[in-house]
Amino acid sequence: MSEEKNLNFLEEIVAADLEAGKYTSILTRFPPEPNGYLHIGHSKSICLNFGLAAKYGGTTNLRFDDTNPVTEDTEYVESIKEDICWLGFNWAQELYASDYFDTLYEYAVQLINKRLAYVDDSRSDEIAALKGTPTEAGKDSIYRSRSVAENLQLFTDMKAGKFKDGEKVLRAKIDMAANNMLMRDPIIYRIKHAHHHRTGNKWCIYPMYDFAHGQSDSIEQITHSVCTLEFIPHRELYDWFITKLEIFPSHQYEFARLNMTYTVMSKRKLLQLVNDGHVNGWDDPRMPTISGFRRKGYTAESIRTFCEKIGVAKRENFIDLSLLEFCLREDLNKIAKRVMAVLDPVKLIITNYEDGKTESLVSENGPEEHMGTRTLTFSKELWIEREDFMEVPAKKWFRLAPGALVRLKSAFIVKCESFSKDEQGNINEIHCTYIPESRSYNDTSGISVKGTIHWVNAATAVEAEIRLYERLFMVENPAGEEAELRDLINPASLEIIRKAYLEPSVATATTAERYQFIRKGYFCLDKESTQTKLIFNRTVTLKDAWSKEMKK
RNA sequence: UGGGUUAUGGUGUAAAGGCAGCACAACAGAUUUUGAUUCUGUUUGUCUAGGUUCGAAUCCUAGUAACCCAACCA
Repeated sequence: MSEEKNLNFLEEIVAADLEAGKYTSILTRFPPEPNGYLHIGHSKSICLNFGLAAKYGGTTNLRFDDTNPVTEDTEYVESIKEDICWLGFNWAQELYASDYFDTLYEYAVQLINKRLAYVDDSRSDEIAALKGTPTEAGKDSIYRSRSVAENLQLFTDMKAGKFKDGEKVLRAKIDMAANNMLMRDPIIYRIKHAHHHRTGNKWCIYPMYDFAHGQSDSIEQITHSVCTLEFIPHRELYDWFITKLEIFPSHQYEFARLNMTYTVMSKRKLLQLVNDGHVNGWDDPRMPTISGFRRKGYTAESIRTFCEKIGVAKRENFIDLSLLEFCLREDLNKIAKRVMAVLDPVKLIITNYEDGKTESLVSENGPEEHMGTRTLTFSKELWIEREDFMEVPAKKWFRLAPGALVRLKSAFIVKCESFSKDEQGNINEIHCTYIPESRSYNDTSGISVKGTIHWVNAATAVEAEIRLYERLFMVENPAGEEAELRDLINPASLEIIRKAYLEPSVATATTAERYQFIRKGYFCLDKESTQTKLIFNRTVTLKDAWSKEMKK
């Protein structure tokens, strides 16, 4: 087939390795640290790692990189697993770097025996000082020449808990003059008397990332270990450990992480938003976390499509949020059930409609035939959207205005005859006459109107709270600003409408369903919704050509 | 000032010496009982300067810019 072409660079590598017979099948891994919730940037990595394996007939392990007990927690483990499943991926094995602590310890002992590691008593700041700078070579620690026997004894004592945190570290003995700072005798084990979420109090020494990640890959026989660009300098060390330990040669490849407009992607900043109360938790719909997007009503399908469209390369990128929203709308347009909801209501009274009379009207649930129809109740008093009426119509306005005709969706054409205002001067009632012959799908009136607006029957309307979300940040690139994060937050990121009117069919909504409130956007039920109080989140607005027209 | 990585429209991403393509965005129009969807069209690009070649985004030389590296984080 001709789609052989257009592979991303990682697919090319995998295809070439398979072609050359280097591997008979491939194994990738997704290696999160359980110290925070997954965000949209992780989606790219998840889709990439799982997608790569799936495309070439391999499998993917989920491995938690849990080497730092002070920041990690099972709460994060659970949320990460849930998010990956929700995205639609299945891992071959659920593994933990902590599963390998015994092996890793043995590897460290091997290095000591090969005179390739030593225990250093220096303080943290002393080690940093001797490390030099990128342009200046480092200097050897005075502990660098300890004997194998002494190192072995000290490392055993470290493990046995004979020292306090920070008193000693185990370092690889490589080259203090290396251009690559990571090769200047990196620390591979440090003392932390801390409870680990899986190994409990068994250990008081923990391996550093560089001494755990590559070896974990090797133990699992990962063929292609894919990570982000900032780990490029680590690759030399990654390979060094594999070579010196003479273990299975996994290989590391790096791609550019996802950056997106109007969002922050660092776990530190996301944690800060949560801890400082700028949002209501990790799954706040304004968060770029997978759980936040899920709660807001995004579909897994749309996120997968997005990750497909953004591509994979090694150059820094800054993806426009509108691409994600495009993927979302594309999916929602296909699956969302159309209903009517009035978010900012104003009363519309049909003066020539009989008091107390009601009639049933059939409306389609969506553009696709298979979505079916439902029945709406029509009567003399309706709610319509306040913004669909203009006392003094703008140019090109084709909604309601004094004397203007408009169609009520799936119902009748009405003509505005008059309106009234309250003491504050706000319009509180619009009076119309309707044209009985203009009944939808059976219109014999011969009148055609340019505008169609949505409405809800006042007597049978259901009340609901609606949460309207806007982007969390006011600036395109919050991470690139000097200002504090909190000063960049959009004060209008959440607007709560306490009382909106929905057509009664929505009263039985579930969080699994997706709705389009006609002309207002896509919405879904929030998890905080109850039987007595319906709460809906706006997932995304519809594209709005009129608001653009207005800005001109 | 050391080392590493990357440069293609506004944003992404293809083109492996042979017509710079695709998507989003923007803009214009058609259709529309959602100012949605759908459809049609338009604008905008090979970091710079030299060189090789019939022909260069691609090869060579020299520059320039951006990002990463000096946590007992990952």
